[in-house]
Amino acid sequence: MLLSDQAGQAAATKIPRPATLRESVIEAIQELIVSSQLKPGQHLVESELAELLGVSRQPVREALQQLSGEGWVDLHPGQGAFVHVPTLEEADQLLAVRTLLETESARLAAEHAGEGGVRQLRSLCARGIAAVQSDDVDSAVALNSELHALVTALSGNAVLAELASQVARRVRWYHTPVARQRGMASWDEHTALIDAIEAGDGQRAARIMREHTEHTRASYMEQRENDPVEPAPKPVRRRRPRTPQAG
Amino acid sequence: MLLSDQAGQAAATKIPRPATLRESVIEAIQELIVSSQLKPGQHLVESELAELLGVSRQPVREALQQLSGEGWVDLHPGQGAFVHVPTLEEADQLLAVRTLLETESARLAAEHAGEGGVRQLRSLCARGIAAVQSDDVDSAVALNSELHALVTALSGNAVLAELASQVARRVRWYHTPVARQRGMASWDEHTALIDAIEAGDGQRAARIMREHTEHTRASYMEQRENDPVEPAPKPVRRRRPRTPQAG
DNA sequence: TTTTCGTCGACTGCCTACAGCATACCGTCC
DNA sequence: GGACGGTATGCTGTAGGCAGTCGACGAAAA
Repeated sequence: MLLSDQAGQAAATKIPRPATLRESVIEAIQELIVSSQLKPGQHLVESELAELLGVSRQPVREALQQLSGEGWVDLHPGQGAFVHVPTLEEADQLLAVRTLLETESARLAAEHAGEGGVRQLRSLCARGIAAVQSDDVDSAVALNSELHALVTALSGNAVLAELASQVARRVRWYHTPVARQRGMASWDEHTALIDAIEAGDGQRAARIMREHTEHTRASYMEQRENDPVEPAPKPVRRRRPRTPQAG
Repeated sequence: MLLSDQAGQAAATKIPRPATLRESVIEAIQELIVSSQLKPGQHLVESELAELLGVSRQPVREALQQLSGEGWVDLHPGQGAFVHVPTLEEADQLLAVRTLLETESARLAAEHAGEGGVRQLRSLCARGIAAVQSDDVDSAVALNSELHALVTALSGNAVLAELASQVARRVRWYHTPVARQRGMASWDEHTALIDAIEAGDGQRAARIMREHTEHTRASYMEQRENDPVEPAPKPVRRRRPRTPQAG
């Protein structure tokens, strides 16, 4: 047997490459943002991030640019990078787009997902329900993302899946702090969705997904109304207080 | 009158900043790709591009990474950047996504576009028809893009518009070489679309836009079947022929 | 002849250094 | 007292340079 055949079969054993620094930095900054260690509107100084992460400015620059492309930070030429400030309006629009993309994904998934796909969905769903029942919120949130990602993947449209994935990441940022509410209801809807997909009923799958994401959206908007955030009214460049020249 | 007020009113007069080199390089490379001076699958060597454009490697690197995020080039870590090879299947999926996004945009535009919006649409449409009648294909293609962009903008959903714009750019790349066919029929459909938007009939606008983009898609697929492209079967790293050490 | 290993060349990834610019501070003039 | 211009400071944007790594080629072994 040729090694390449083996590799083809067990392709899952990809070596976790030490990845480029740039990618590591991207993930690190995303983590800093979602965990609110970097606050919306905050000026991101390249040299500070570089020192904080123990790398040079170059990987940081490249990471910031990629993050800008994905909507995490805003790049003002000559001024620098600022953590994006998620408007209520923008969040609403983003959730609307997510609804659109995922609804279509569900419709297509119902038409294209085979037995294997459905089995994977069931598995994820079971684990999600277990996580909720044991109050493991973090796992539940992660599994929720995985399940939605799998649905888009099963749509058979890679471009659609990629776009949906991008949108989902941003949604997750806005959504995470207030997502811990819906709990079990969400997973009941997931189960119904999988039933529809298994039955090959695209219309029903689409309808369920639409209602599902709209529920999420409504829950988010409701949460936000009680807890508005405006931490940086002036996204102005920060200036370090005059160093008092100790000496 | 305060100067800031003036600036607020005539915000269009933003100084065309000499933009960062990175942005200039991005546009230059995009231009090189759509004009087929850089062929699909071709290995993009940073130093060569840098010399060609008269800049250093850094802006080129950053540009390539941004272009990778938008699907123009593929980045293989440790190997470099390659011009993306548009599969027939992928083009189909991309066009499907475009249909989805623009259909929704049309629906929303019908609900949100005011008189001013409709007037702008009419103006663009008139200019487009004029361009077709005078066989000015380049203008017609450009105006077509502008009109679609305006529809998405009038949807009132900025996120949706941004996404649609990204997708449209890629579509334009795949599509441009074969786009010069549809001509007048396309602009008749545009007119009907604007009528629906003006009437505030979201359902009708969506239906027209769906059929419109599906026509485009069909026309594209038809063209492609007659003219398949596979310029780089092995997207392998290019190797410069051994320099014969003259001397 | 086919396979395997060693070597070479070239390119990427990263770091460091420099120039330009935007902003904030502060003394001066009206 | 308020506005204006000069000056200082920190940051970004860009360039150049070095080490690591990947692929290709060629020689040696089976």
